[in-house]
Amino acid sequence: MPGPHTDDSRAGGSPSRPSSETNLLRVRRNKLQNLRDRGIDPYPHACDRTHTSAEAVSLFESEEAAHGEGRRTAPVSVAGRLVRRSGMGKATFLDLQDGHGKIQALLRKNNLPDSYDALSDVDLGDWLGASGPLFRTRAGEVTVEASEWTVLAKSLRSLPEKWHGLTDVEARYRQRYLDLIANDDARRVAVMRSRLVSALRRFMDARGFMEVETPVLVPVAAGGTARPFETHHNALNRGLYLRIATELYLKRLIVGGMEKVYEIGRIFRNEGVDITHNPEFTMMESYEAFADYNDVMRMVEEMVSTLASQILGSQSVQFEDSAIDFTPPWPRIELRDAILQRSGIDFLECPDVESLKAAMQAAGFLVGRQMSWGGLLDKLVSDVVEPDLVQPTFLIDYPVEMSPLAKKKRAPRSEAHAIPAFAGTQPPPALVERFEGFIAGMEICNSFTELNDPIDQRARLERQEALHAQFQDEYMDRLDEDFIRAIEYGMPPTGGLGIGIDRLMMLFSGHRSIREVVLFPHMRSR
RNA sequence: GGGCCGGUAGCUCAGACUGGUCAGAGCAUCGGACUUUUAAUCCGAGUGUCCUGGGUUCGAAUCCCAGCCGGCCCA
Repeated sequence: MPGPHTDDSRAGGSPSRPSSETNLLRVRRNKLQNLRDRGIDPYPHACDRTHTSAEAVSLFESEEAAHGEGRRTAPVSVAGRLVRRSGMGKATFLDLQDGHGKIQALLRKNNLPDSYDALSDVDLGDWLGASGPLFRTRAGEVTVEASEWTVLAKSLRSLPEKWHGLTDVEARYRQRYLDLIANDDARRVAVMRSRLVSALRRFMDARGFMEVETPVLVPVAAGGTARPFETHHNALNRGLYLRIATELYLKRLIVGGMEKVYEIGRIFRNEGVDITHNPEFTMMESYEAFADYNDVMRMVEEMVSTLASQILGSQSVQFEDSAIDFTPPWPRIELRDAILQRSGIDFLECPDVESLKAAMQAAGFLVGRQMSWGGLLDKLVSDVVEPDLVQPTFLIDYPVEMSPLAKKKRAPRSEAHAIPAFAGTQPPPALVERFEGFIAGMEICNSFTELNDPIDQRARLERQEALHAQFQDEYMDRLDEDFIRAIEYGMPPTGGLGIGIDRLMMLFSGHRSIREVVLFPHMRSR
């Protein structure tokens, strides 16, 4: 760790002083040896813990409730990292932090005649065990009165400061373990994420979905619009990509007759890193045979509100200045209307790049030269619509141009389902049955009535390949021949969904930055 | 890619505008006192690649230039 501090034989130079860090490390190594000299193993193999901190406290409180105050329980054994020490000569209070909270231990020389002195070789950060009865101190804290204590693991480095914790953002991300030790919020978010994923699984399983795993290493990075990471398989001597979506493999399973499938999977996109984008992130995709996007909208409403109830204990969450209410149903707004209301631009009247660009420029947008029609519309949505959608909202019916995997919008029907209400009127040919869900100005999910016409699908993807050739700055969906072949065997009508787990976590935890909800976010090497 | 802000002891931060007793504080650490503390208290001690590399200057943590890392905003 210390660089090559070669002694430059400078005449009369004072010997180079070790850094403060080196001194701290040396002191702790000395204590480590002292423990060994006392016959204490500083790294024992196991620990006979009987109670977590939380269990110990509730045990004491229930006994106190049953038998009155001032009693001691039968002995318990607790374990944790030493995070506070308050020593008074012949008595010492220790706070031990475990995965469930903290428990205080009182070590008194009277009770520990042989081992008390070894406390001088114990530091903040060490893992310790303590055994003895529980009692309540004068200050009211449930405490283990130790009749025995053990070192479980000696720590050689000093912890962040107890009062301010670790606030340096860079250090918090690069050394997440310190963040977890020092900051309650880091622990809260980590636990919340685990619970969220678990609750999501339960939700999907309860609806009869089957969890599956599909390839991460793929020959074609298809199913989405993103630049992929490239890698190489040595034994096969061929290039491979890391997946940018799970969509096309999950649809293959629908072709195979698996009616309801989902995958909670890591997705990789070789694009910029910013407050809402990490190169790897987690998405749940689900596909349900015989469903359409209306069914999926109902599922998403129910899913998010159920997750909120289970994770937050509420149908609402405070996100920055907004109280967000997840209670279904969420409004469905046609994308066309959403844009029209906010910008005065009707994209149905701007069928080509030139007219849309002209309309946007007239409305004051700065548009780049090399932008496709879909790229322009995407900018319009993210600039004027998305930030405005704070309460849960579905935008529906997207242009086919930017949705090559979605089925065209069906013709409207009459109330009686008998005679077409708009006889002679074709549905807008440019629209597909697609929705995106927005909450707190963030895109949370994306869904289609899936395109299952293999001939149309091939034509759409070939169109994307052509657009990619024309607008080289933009990544388009790639044509995956093996996928086309699969749906040529027949894919039933299907409703599909992709929902961002990281975005949901940001929403539920109240964080604007994806780096706060990913345990080990991508960082530049230093 | 552009703009703004930041990087000083293990941690949290002063010091920078106005270059020179500016290498500082608190916590942690070290020595001592203390058998119910809660950011324990009391007495005493020191800690350092001031992000890196250049430059200006008699003199740079401080001013200038370039770079690295991070945060926020914009593209």
